[in-house]
Amino acid sequence: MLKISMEKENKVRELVRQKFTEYLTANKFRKTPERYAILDLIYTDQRHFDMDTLYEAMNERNFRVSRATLYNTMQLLLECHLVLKHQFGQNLSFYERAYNNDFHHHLICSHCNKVQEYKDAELKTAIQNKKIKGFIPEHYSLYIYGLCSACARELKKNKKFNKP
Amino acid sequence: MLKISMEKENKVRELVRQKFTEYLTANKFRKTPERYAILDLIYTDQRHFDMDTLYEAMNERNFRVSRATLYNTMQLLLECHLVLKHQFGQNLSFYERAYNNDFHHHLICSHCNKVQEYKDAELKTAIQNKKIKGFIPEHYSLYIYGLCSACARELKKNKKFNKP
DNA sequence: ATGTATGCAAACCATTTGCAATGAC
DNA sequence: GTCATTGCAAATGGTTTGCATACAT
Repeated sequence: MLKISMEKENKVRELVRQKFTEYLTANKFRKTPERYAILDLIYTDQRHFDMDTLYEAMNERNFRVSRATLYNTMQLLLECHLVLKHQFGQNLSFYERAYNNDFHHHLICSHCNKVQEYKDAELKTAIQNKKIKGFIPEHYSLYIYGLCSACARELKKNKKFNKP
Repeated sequence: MLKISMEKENKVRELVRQKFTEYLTANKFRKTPERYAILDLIYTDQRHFDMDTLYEAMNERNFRVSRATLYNTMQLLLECHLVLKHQFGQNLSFYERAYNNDFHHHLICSHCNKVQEYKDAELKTAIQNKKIKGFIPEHYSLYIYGLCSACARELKKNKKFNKP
């Protein structure tokens, strides 16, 4: 079972590497080891991540890259749609794999800022099937803001205490 | 006709002022002239704006406020849902009125970064009617990324030129 | 050999913070 | 009178940039 899922992971990594190569070739960008190492790490360990965690993770893997290279490469990965970028209100950007990553929406708690994934095939289809005049859609992000159960509970409790 | 819409605008301004007052009172925050001036300007001139334009606009209106106050007030307006915040990939935050502002989604061109509003009642209902287990939704943002017509045309043209 | 990509350090810039002065309560 | 709020200026921190070096082509 574990073995099968690892084989699948390897296959995905292989595939995205191919896609990346195509993109680099098509645009006459160089195929540097740094770029592939970053892509590999993202498709091995990191489902959701920010730049800092990625930077640390690269170091731990003994493949040191500069932050400049990280940002440069991320730009390329965004352009060829192998990575998605999110900003949930704070000033920190989050990224996630875009390929073979079960597509999901995001629930953001306006109280504790926690982010959860939210899968809903119905919404997904509804949004993806929209024909929009004068616009060719590539991908989308749906962020739903509200209260997570923990915060809802907490706020309710506090209300009780505050009663006169 | 113009008169009627101006009367409507005044009414909305009146209403949001009331809502803001309720919020400030409920939380024992002070009702400073700066706070109301900022709210007023937003509900007069500014449908979509970033902090810098708002800052300039306040100055032009001869109501000078510091950037610190602007950020502080915006925080309050976000909390009481009179203003919405958006981040479309760049590091600049955009804001818009949340009250009596025909609700819309956003189309973002991944090529020129232009943002257009996109109204779709069907999607709106579909998203708003979702019951989500363990989460109480307050509001949501849907961002659709892709190519605007101008960029689609331009890219097509360039492709032709590049043919061998 | 050529010129793109890298690493480093400095620069950038939106946002946040500390603190003294102001003014809402 | 008290203490939250303001303005100012400095600090913060994620991201970008300039430049010399390394290395993909």
